[in-house]
Amino acid sequence: MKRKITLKHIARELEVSISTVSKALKNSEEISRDTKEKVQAFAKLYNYKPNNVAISLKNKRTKNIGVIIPEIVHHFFTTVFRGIEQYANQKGYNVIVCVSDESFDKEVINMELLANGSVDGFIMALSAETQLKNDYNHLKEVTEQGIPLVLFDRVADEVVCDKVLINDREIARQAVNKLLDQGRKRIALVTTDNYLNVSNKRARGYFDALEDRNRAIDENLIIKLPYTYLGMDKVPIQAFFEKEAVDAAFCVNEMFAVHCMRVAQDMGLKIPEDISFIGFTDGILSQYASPTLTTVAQHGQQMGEIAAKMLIERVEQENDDDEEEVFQTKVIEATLIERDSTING
Amino acid sequence: MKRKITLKHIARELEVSISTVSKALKNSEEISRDTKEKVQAFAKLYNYKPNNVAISLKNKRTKNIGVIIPEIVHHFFTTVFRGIEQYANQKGYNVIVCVSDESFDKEVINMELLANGSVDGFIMALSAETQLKNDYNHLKEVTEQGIPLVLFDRVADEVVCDKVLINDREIARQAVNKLLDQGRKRIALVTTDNYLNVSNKRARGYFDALEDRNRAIDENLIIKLPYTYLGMDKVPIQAFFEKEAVDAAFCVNEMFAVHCMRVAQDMGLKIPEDISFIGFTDGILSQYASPTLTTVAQHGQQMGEIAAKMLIERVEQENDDDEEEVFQTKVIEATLIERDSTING
DNA sequence: CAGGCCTACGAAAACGGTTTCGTGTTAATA
DNA sequence: TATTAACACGAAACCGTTTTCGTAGGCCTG
Repeated sequence: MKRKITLKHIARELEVSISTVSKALKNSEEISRDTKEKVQAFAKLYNYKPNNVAISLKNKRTKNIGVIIPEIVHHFFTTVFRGIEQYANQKGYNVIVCVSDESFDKEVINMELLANGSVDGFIMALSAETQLKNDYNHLKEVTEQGIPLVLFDRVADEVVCDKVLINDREIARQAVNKLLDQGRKRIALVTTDNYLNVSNKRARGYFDALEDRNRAIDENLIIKLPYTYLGMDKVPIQAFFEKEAVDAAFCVNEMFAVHCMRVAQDMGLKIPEDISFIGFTDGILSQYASPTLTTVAQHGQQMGEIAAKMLIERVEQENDDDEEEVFQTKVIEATLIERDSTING
Repeated sequence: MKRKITLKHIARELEVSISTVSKALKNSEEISRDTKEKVQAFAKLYNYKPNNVAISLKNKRTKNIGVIIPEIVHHFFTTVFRGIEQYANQKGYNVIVCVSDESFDKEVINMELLANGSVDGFIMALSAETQLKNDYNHLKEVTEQGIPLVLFDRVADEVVCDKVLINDREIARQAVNKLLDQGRKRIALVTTDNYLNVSNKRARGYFDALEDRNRAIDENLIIKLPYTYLGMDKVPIQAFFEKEAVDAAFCVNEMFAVHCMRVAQDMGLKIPEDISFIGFTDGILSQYASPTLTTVAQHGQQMGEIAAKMLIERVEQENDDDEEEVFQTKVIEATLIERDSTING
């Protein structure tokens, strides 16, 4: 087992000082050609690589960024992560991921742990619990220490920092307008039980679209499902579809949409003729469902790239003096991908 | 902006030495009750937290583990990651994730970067390219330096380290046997284009099952699809089903299975009556497909937990002396989850 | 009253680097 | 020949901890 070699080893072996070795490896002008060659050859031979931790301590820069997300077994978050990781890596940064599991406490603990020097900045989407509690002190503490923070998708107005979003409300409005264009009369809103930030925005887009046409909002057309993947009971959905004579459904995620499509099909309804569906999140489910699902693509990867870019720029702009920082919110345009669950054209 | 406070600050402020502060915060017997109280109060007031990087340097332990996986937007890998992250976090470790993107070079670069002190050990699944190249020098270099490594799922016999696997071959055999039990005569094997390690094992399980019944292997019943999610051409699959009069298909992943099911349905075949399907990976696709897909659950999360446990145990057992290490390979039993794409009972 | 022993603390080394500054040697210049 | 500048290198500080060891002062004991 050949242990890692350090500057000290090289110095001792070559009978020069540590500083000389350090400079020689950096090709400093100060060092003679002879010495440089000798040192570099030796370093190469023994595969010397500087210790990242020591460099971090010296530079007060870890080249790590912390990503805290509510879930990882989740298509949208993984795509965002993909974007972050790709951009960060290309810029020489590593990514430490923590999953808050939608829990406020875990979010706080992870954040505090990483904030003690482990990362140069944070990218995160708030946990459901945090949004419910409306408690953002852990975020404030971090930003007050001068650690950059970028929030994406699940953001909070109360937190002052850079943000990356999609135009949830507007794209929802467009989606519902599309259904209205096709002559749909009774469009259901299939949403989550307790309003998450984003579901809320999507619901407002749904309302906007109805208002655009001066259509009254019918509370009976709104159904709330528990925010869990499996075990959704089909009975209430079927009852809902029958009772309300629903002819289209706008769903706040793809799982709800696919699930509802199945219920409709079991009822003997034809998709998209009798009933159309639009979902949110362009994951594999949407692509492989039958019929394939018309859905809103959130461009998660792009979102991740932008978040990483914003963060790294903040990290690298030496913000020594306490000039007032100006934070920005970047809005990414979502796109409606039309497939077979709606009438095309 | 209140910067992080250090021992030095506390020492200066309280007019004691740094060592005293350090000891006082650790409640050392050496320090008088008075001083301890004073220091601890001050530290609490200013929210002192030791700097992780300095501690890492001192301890030669980062409490970070590196995870290198081929893909992240992928159900199985995220579930494994979930298990790793959960176990590691509970043990006070953070997880740095790098995505190799199935590329040998990226795998090597990331690994070398992290090996220079950033992590205490690695958990990884080999990239496709690495398996094809059969080049594992980057892994050997790391293990030779005494950095623990655990491989999962996509492993290589050439690498000497701890491993976590599922019984791919055996479960595939069981799955195909189940189809045979149900009287299926022409069972297709739907696999990947260039044999990945795991696909290979699954294929061998398929062969095993046929051999169990002394059934000849019909090469015509094997179809290879490109390892990509989308844009799979339906025509060759349809032609294949028709020509070979396939009455069941064993697919090496769930995407292939769902895609093939759709083709079969479009051909007017009834599932599972006319044709049955079994897939691999129990993701949302399997759960939401129609009909729901009978599939092999790989228990990714459990795999991740075990991998993390193995790694952390290695990391924490001071392996000072160079006693011969004994590595173990842990095999997790996969389970066949029966749903509607096969005949039940 | 000298010697020994606690008590309570500080100095310093160590982890592995980077960087500033000082200095001995040589060669060029006045 | 004395001064000076360039060259090549080393000492030491620093990043923020932990930990070993040394010691000043007080008290007890013989």
